[in-house]
Amino acid sequence: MGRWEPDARGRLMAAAIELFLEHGFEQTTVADIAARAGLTERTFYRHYADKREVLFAGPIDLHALLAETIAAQSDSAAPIDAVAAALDTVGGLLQQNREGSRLRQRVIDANPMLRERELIKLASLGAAMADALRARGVTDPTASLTAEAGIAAFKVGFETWINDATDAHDLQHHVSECFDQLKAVTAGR
Amino acid sequence: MGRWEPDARGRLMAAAIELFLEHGFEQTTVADIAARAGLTERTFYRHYADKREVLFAGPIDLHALLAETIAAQSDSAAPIDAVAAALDTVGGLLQQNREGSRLRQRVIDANPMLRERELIKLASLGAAMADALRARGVTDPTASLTAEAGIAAFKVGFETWINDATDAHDLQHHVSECFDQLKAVTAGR
DNA sequence: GTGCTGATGTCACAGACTGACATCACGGCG
DNA sequence: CGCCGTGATGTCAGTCTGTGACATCAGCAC
Repeated sequence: MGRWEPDARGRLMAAAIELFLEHGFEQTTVADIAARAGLTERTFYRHYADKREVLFAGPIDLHALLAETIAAQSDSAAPIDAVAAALDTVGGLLQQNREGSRLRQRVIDANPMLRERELIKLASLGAAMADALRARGVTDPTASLTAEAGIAAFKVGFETWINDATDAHDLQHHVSECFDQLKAVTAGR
Repeated sequence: MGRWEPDARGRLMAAAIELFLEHGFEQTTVADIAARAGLTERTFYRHYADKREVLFAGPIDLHALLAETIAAQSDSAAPIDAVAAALDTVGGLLQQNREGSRLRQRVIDANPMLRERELIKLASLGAAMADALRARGVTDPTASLTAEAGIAAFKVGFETWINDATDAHDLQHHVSECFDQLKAVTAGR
């Protein structure tokens, strides 16, 4: 078949997560990751822009998914509900791999540099949702605020889901509860 | 007086902003900054943990200010109003230096690495507010959501303020309007 | 004046990233 | 069948960030 072992990209990601969990993010060098994947450091950087990105480059284009889901909502849907629907769709994807999400999050939470990257990824998803809302005719600052509020609900719901030892509810349930709480809170309660 | 020129820290910050505006963040090396401040690279790192931090280490402890302002609110104040009051206080400080804020923001917006740092600083302020709310007896996830919602309103309001060419309103006004919009939006409008 | 302190300088170094060039299996094409 | 282009990878040299260890030196206390 191929001249090289297949799926170099996937091997790099798997090697990275293993090593980050074993020794921590800082203590792991890119050369270490590449070696475990049977590649060189230079090749790592051909697949991932930097050392952190290996934890954030998923196979799915979440930006497009969010934009499409918002665009697909009925014209009469309120902006906040369109955002909730889009995040529910994304939540359905993550929901399928709770343990994987927990391992990944353990690595991220242990390192401020990784937290930074996580936050800018979330902000980028929020910006994509705000764009999609503007395409529906929602004006600023409403579009930005709605998207940011949605991201806030998702962040808190995701955290609750990850830390829920009982596994009683799925991610969408937790996020949905956060939307409800957010509505209560901004109503002054 | 002193053996060295005074205020090495301030000189480093001033030199950094100048150079970032002149040549961009990436094109400026830490050695460049230190040289313009009449110091060495090693001394730069004694004052700032990394190259980005020189843009974010202000003289005021905003975490403490937010926490104290929230703690000072009447017991009967709703969480969202306590958060709004705290952010209004912080807004009053930034308000005093609109042009400085604009220059700084121009540098930050031009570089993703700086945007990452800005986001984690904001998230950290949000966490401080959430802590202050919990100290008032607000439970999670309400505390986290309220703080995050406040940060969202502040972010959007700050951006509007920076980009408002008319200078017609102050920062607090823009943030306050965003809080109102946020309340409308989460009510489904 | 002696010695301590704190800010700075000097030096060496690991590790993140980048540009330029070399290698080499595979697939197409004559 | 053999040549050749292509794309993924390897090799190498280099810049820059960030850190540890040690040296320097003005001022201050005693």
